[in-house]
Amino acid sequence: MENKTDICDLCIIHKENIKRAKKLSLDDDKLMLIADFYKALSDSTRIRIINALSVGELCVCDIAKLLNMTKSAVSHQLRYLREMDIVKNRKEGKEVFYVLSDEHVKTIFTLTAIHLGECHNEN
Amino acid sequence: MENKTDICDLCIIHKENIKRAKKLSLDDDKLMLIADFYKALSDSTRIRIINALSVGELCVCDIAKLLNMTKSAVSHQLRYLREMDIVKNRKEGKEVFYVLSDEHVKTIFTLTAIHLGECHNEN
DNA sequence: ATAACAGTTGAGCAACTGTTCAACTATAGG
DNA sequence: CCTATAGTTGAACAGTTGCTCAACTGTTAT
Repeated sequence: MENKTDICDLCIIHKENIKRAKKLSLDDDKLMLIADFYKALSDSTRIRIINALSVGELCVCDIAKLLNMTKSAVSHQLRYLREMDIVKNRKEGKEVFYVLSDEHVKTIFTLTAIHLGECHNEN
Repeated sequence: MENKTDICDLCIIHKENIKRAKKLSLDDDKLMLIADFYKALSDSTRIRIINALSVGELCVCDIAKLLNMTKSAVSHQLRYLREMDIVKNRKEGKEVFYVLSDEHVKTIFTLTAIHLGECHNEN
């Protein structure tokens, strides 16, 4: 009997290619983590926030002003980024200052910018 | 006169911080390119495809089998990745083989995996 | 010509996402 | 106490997204 959970069992498959791909693939859990990380960087508002914070600490109002957006919209995205451990915050009186959580976000962001810059011949 | 298009002009702003952020920021066009690139990698299906192709060339059916998805669903995502210049294809008879367009996708992907791996103490 | 298969495509739909809006908390100053 | 400001939050709505389904193209073999 065929495996009912399998899809596309009608076509000719290059079994060695599949075996090789399976062997060298990362497991799905790890891939999900990676996809979720990229998702956090995949929105134009969030990437602008990250870009701004890569320069240094900013409060919510500063970011809102910088992006020309409402504090509410910015706050929602900051929450998302906070829950993804991409940014962290510090309270000072009425104000809340945000920074990038660590260097590795900045590294990946910068590397991508360089790579895409080279790719599109922009600098 | 104040700029009517500005939002959030009521709050106290750290003008030096904003000036510094503006000065060192990438321009919005470039940030959009970066966000769009990340968006292409932000879906679990697409990142699994990229991961599989990072090992080597595969045809649509191989990928569908590997991900246990329909050829149609895979083909839709391959089209997206093709339009983003992340993958390219080669026709051979009835089959269409896909590979990553260039090394820089693989580099960024691998670097992210390593960084996230370190970050979560997994290996 | 016909059939079979690999792959693509567009419409449709359910699920998700980002912003707005209004209400809320919390801190500072009078 | 009251008021003003910085920021957060949840509901709601519009726009987007990913998969399914059915129909389609193009190639190979009979």
